[in-house]
Amino acid sequence: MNKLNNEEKINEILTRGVEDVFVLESLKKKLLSGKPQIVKLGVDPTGPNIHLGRAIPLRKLRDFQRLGHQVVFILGDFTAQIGDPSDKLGKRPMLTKENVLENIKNYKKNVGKILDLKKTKFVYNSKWLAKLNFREIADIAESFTVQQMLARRNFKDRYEKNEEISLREFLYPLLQGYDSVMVKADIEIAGLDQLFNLKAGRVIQKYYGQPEQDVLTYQMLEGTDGRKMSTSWGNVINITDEPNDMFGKIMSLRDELIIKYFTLCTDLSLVEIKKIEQDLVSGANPRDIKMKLAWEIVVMYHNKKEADKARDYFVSVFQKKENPDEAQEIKAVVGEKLMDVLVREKVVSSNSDFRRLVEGGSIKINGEEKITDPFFEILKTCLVKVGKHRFVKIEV
RNA sequence: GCGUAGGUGGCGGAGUGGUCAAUCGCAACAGACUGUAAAUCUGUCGCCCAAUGGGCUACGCAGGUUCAAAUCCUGCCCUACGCACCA
Repeated sequence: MNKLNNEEKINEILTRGVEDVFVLESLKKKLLSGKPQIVKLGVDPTGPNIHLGRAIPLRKLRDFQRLGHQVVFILGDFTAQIGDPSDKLGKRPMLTKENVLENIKNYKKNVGKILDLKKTKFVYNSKWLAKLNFREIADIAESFTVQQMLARRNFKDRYEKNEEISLREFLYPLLQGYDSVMVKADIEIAGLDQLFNLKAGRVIQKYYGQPEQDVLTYQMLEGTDGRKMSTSWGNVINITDEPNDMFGKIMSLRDELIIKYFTLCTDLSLVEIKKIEQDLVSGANPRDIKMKLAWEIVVMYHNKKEADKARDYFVSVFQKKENPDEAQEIKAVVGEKLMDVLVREKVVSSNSDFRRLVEGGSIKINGEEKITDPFFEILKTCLVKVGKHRFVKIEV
């Protein structure tokens, strides 16, 4: 069986979670041709973690991979240092080489949770970018005009507001485009915010006499607070999060995001997702559906056993408000003040913080008794609950 | 280089001699409500103190004036914008 031109799969690749394809007809033709294509994804390791938002292109890449296409994963060790202006309203700082290498360390391993590493070609873009001499850079720069650059939304806005735009930022899309030339990309995928850079790839490929890549942009994913998932917002769900944590974060998503998450972050078929959508419309409890979502995702990045455990934990601790079986364990001495112990172990940030929590009735011993005395002394082993999520077992 | 504006708590942004640990918004944390949430409402949100109060450290950095400084003066550092340079 020739997987390459499986039309059904191809259609799903081209639509599921996809924001836009440029040029759709051309890409479709390429895929239906049955010839393996070079699919490029470039990632600048500006942080060490992969969160569910960043996992989307990896999952898309995996789909291409399963169809038999060649995935080229560009580790932007060089471009990360230059700094992509795409998702920033202001200027980005340049990272040092050390920052970047540090970030890359565990990156590949985590990519392996999604992609088949054996079939993935990894390349560092410093391999060619670091070698460019000025003559060559000037040559690349010739392919673009200032007008084209200024047409870009976030440059245009900043320009009109008289805000600073450095020339370095103009260079970034050129470098990303040059990457496409170097790997001879047929297809490049990235988030919608990258549209300009993706198209720059086409311009530069053409300039170098190559066929232009088609570009596929995927939808941006909202994080736990409803804003775009981004490490700097602190609203991320990382694929390396512990099962309980991952499960809990997914449960705390607002209901409106359920279907989007199923579509972008799970492997459920579109038919199944459609059915879930109908269930929701006809009044199924979104909580239960969200539990399924959380379970599916935890299975994906951990395993079934862990996912079951995380679900049981959630049901017992948050739904039934029971005490968890497991909790961080802390040793203490009989007669020691709870405040001192919790501050020492950094469960609370300061004595003042602890007092405030006590005043707010947020600290409970063994599930029931609220503490009202800030100088509560520990007399025997007990389970302390701080707020809703933090549990600490204190042993004497 | 010249000029102008400015540097305040995690962020944005008030405050221009005492009533300022600093209005307000966001974020965060907690409580209520709920279907776990979200939304909403309430409270907290520098640190320390057995405390309806007291102390300490903070408003770019270093000095100074004053009984008293985030607020005034001097020097320094930094940022943005404008001008100059580019014919």
